[in-house]
Amino acid sequence: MRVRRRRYAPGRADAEALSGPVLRGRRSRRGGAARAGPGGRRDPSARRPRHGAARPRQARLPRPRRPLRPHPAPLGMPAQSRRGEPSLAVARLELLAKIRTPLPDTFHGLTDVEQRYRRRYLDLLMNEETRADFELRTRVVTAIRGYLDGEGFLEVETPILQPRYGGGFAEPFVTHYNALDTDYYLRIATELYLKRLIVGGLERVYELGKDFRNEGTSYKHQPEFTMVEWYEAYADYRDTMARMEELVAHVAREVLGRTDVEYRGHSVDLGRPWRRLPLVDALEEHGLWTRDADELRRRLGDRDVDTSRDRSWADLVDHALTSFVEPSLVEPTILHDYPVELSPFARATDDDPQLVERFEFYVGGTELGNAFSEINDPDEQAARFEEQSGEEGGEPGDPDFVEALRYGMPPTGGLGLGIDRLVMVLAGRDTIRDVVLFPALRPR
RNA sequence: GGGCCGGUAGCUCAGCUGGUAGAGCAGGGGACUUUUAAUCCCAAGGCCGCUGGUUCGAGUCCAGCCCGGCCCA
Repeated sequence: MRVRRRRYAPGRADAEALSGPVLRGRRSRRGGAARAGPGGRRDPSARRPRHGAARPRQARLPRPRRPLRPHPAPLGMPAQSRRGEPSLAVARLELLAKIRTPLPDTFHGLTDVEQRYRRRYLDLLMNEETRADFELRTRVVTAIRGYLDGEGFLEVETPILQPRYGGGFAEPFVTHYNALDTDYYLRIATELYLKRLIVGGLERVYELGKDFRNEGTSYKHQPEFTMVEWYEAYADYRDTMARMEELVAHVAREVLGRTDVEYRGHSVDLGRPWRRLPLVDALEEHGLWTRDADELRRRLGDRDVDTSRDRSWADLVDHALTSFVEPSLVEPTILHDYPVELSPFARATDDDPQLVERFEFYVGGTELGNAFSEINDPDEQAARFEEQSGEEGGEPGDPDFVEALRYGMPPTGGLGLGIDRLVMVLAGRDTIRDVVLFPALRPR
């Protein structure tokens, strides 16, 4: 747990003139009061007057045009305290908002995790690290857009409310469209709509937004989370690997100025190239590669894994992956060439119809995303839906999407990247709740 | 779903083997004019997560439930 200390060092003059919670709570923000005063000790530049403070002229501090912002609006002359601190001789003070509940302890801050999540506004107000994390998050999103826009991708918006959900293995949230008296689903992925756009000739598209999956939370799961998916015509999964590496390195440099980060106790370098590891080899390293479901179940059982809920060989492989392979993928790693049974949309490899051109990428034991050379053969796609729609939580299939493919989709490389998890890595936070402003909690 | 830990003032926390709730900070009033969380005085502030039980008496013991964290599944 992070215990934060914030020390307030209000300059005398303005502390007296503006004493009270409004100023204290806000003084280290970008507001003029913080600049005119000595500000927080963490900002050495704040000890110097920013500009023109020596010249006696009427200074206007955060004077709002409308008296709505929660700042006091002091009006006065630049001044110096006896000790030489730049300050403000306040002539007039206007109260713009009431504080009816005292702010948290300025020394200990707000440390109770539940309170930090439920009342994020107080967390942001009291804990500079929190504010820094969310500023970083925003810069990550901006950098991702910057990279993709610069590469000629078109940002689009596709339906969140869908009559038929698809694009992955997940349980959807169900809602109801009253006008149509029909159940709708909150999307679990943007995949199928974005590929329709590839059919439509938008040859580089991406969407950055929320997906919804009806599952529990964990340090890396939230029921609503932010994902960027992009699709690129005339690319395959090798091209997509390279682009992913480029994007992640670009974002890291853009927001941190470097590619080496500390994450979950590991030092990792997000610079390219990432390690590439065939999935079969990864499983073999752990003695867990076999096509025989019973045999795999036995081997997992030997390692004290409860496989009672795994119904198929694919489930067992997935279980083996998450239990043994994933945690070992500390260095940035691209795990590639997946069994066809796990992959409803990925094109088969040229030399093995049982394996598909798909990769997932990992940092510090956490999966950041998933990508493949997309199936563009409508018959193959239909067959894949047919094979995989039976299972619970399986891909339900989408005839309209198959129909779209019948008009011809160029060979396409597609990728989905979990923004929340990337931010976790870049911010060095161990839990997704620390990078989501209002994480899902049970109602109080 | 299971195990462990926690929920007491706005915040951070005390409260031992049951005896009727405390501190620091914040906030209010006053004094002081002393920068580096920390001057002094005064007053105020509590469904001790909820419900039930044991007991003369429960913040404390017991049961169930709610909320959160960590670990496991």
